[in-house]
Amino acid sequence: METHDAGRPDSIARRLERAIQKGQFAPGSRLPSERDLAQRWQASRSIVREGISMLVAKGLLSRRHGSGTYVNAPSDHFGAEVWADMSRRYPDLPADFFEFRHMLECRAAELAAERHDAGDRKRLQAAQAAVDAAFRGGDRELQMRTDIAFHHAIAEATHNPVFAYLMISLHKLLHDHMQLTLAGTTPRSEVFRHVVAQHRRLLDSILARDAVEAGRAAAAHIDFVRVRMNHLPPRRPMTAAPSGTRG
Amino acid sequence: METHDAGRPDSIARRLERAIQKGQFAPGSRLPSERDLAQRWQASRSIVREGISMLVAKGLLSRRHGSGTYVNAPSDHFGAEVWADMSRRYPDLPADFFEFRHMLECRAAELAAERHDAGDRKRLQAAQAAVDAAFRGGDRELQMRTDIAFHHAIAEATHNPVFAYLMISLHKLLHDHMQLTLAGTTPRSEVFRHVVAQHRRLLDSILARDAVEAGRAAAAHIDFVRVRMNHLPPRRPMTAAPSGTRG
DNA sequence: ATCGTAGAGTGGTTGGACCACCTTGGGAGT
DNA sequence: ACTCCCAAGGTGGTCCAACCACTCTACGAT
Repeated sequence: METHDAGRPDSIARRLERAIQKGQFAPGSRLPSERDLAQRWQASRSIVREGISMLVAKGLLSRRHGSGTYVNAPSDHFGAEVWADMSRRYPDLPADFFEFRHMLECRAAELAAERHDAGDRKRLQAAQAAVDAAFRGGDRELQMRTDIAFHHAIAEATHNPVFAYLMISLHKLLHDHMQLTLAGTTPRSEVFRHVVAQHRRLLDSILARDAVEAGRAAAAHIDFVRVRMNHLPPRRPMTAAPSGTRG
Repeated sequence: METHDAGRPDSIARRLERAIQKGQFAPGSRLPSERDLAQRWQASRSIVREGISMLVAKGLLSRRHGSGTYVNAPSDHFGAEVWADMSRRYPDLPADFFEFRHMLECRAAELAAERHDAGDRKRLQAAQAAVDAAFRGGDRELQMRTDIAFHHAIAEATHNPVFAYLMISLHKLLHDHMQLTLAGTTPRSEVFRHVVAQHRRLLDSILARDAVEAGRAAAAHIDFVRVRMNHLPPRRPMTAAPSGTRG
């Protein structure tokens, strides 16, 4: 009796996924053709095809008609589709997203301050340096990419996959959104200087393991980004006094 | 020229989804057979099948071999699969989930305290009454269902779909997990009394619009649940002083 | 050296057949 | 009249072989 069964789509999908995770198929590379995989694994092309479809739906693979099936980079299948159907359901809720992001980034900053290790320190500093360099230059796309990478580094320094997953997927969503909103604006260098300064403050407090200050710095940063980039008013009616580190 | 194109799987998926959202196929009901839909829409069965597969992947539909394809209730496709692949990637991370949940429930309680309206008040009180009744009885399943419904009511009182979405999907995941961990335990009535008391405190502070107290009550509740139900130590190393309302 | 294009390879689609499974209803046995 | 069983029909699941639509590339004409 075979352990694999090899004939069911989900079995194919699992096998493929394992092969990808084991590095057998590198990110960005092309998979063998459907016909090839079918013959190799003694399954019909239909089954292989459906198995691949599952991984496409999960964002692990991409198909290109006439060209082939390609392995996505990990950051690609890291969740953007989580929010996709939600934002389809609720046409525009950027304010709600920012509210959520506010909470997420604050807490992540606190956790990163408490838990980061030597490797995290190095990655955080490198990411910060990259942001600095990008903002000295004029490449808008690069600025956003490095900015997101910086926040990714924080996310990973939390050592909590749930936070990392949500932050990264959220940034991907917001990245697309930002590209649209920033498309026609002029590069306001003083805004960018503010962003860099806020990153500095955030990074310093994390590295100093000052969780409270890190949370405040993250809050300030997100508030600034929301107001300057998207011209959105804060959602909270602010009935009570600002609570704890999130003021 | 046709607006629909009708021949591509994603077109079929969209059409089907729209039909479901318009109530043409009620939740729980059975879809027409693949062969039927194919003939009706002038598409090959394979295409219809692949379109259905997409909606199955999104959790909108379920297939039952030999029986039919069924429309899932909205709460079913409300996100559980978001976490599914993550928990597959990281075998057991209940502590991480609880950490996230801690943050989420605290903030949701705060927002609910600030934003709830008359309708929310009624729903919250009804949900609380249902929990009370369930915990006086002995039905474990009912207790969990009403408990989750109570937290849903809070989630909806935030008036932020992002919070609602994540809380509901997270509860679904934890519900499955709880069923496993609670399966063999004896019903400890004093534990249940604590839970009811904590709900009471949480509800009262929300209805009093005391965001800070609501956040604290939620924190206490989640901590209690984590310790008593799952015997998990808190994840945070607690290097710094407990920060703000989350202590 | 450059450009165009034919051909090969890839994913996408088709139709039909068959398999595995579930549901149902009517007939056999009580 | 009631119960039980199972055969038939319907459903999703799989397979195959061919063809379509698209992309890439290497070869040949210019």
